[in-house]
Amino acid sequence: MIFPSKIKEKKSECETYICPECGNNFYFIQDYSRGEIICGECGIVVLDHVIDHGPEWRAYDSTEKENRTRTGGPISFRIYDKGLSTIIDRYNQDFLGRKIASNKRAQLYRLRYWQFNSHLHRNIARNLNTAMNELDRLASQIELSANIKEMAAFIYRKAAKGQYLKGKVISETVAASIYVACHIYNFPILLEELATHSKANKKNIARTYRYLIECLNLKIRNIDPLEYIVRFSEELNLSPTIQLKACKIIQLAYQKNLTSGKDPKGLAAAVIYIAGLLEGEHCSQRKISRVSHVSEVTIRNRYKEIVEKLDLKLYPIKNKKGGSQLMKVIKSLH
DNA sequence: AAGACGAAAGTGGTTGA
DNA sequence: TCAACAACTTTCGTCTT
Repeated sequence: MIFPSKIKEKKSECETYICPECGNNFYFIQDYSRGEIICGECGIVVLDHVIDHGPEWRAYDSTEKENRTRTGGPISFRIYDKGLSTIIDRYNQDFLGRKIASNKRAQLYRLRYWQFNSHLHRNIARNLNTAMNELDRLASQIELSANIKEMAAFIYRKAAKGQYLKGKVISETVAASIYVACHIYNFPILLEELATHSKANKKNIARTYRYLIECLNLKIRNIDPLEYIVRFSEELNLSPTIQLKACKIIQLAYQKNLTSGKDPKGLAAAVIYIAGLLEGEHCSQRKISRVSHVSEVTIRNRYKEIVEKLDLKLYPIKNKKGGSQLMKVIKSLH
């Protein structure tokens, strides 16, 4: 890290600087995707963690630039009014920072009171405000990305606008919106995980999820088992070799059409188990069951189906004590 | 005790008449 | 609306080391 003070020696108005590393005048290159300013001569990173003060939109001609020019922060579906409304603050100061006269303060107080009432006390705004707070809380606890949060907020708003949420519990609908958004972005979320952090239970979240899909006429695909394989393998501290093998097995299962109608979590759990046997890094059904929230019986059923349909040969493993309890799957997978 | 396996009973969703 | 069905879960017992 090179301190900004070192490049303060601005030589002219044509935005050239003295590079602290090579000593030459340089034309700086701004890389806002990485938040870095780079010396055009020697390529060294002169500044990092640079804040992009520009707009988040792009304009390709002067008309677009004019139309899109605005002030304030970007709009967001996660804020109940999308961040567009103005508020009267509590500081009793004018725009120059001078104190408001006491005779005007009472009037300002009444204005503030009515503005608050007119904004938040409308049913829809109050509902959205509560819902967006709940969404933010839930998404932060599960550590979801900003675009999943934004999509969940968008889905909630769409349902609210269509009058589909009358009589619905906010916490259930918010959790269901997040579940829908995760499906759209193919993020391997578990219903149990949502239910743990939400006030709503698993059954109600699942029911509301189906309700939202029906009301909004959404075409939702199942989450790819590959995503679950990565997630479960990481939680079980399995080697990348197991992950790779599990991915190969699931691809073969796809080709044989063994995956349709099956829970992707169950499929992922089963192929991880098979991959463990293949690679000699055995992971018990119980451990996989705990991580995947799929019962051991389901893992066994999927595992047997896959082994049978992919024509994988089963041979008993002789352990140290001469036992033959575990079965090894033998087949070259390509 | 741990791990694997299987049977039986029950649950909740989907589909078609 | 309801029965049939597939997928899945829970529970329990058995086997093996």
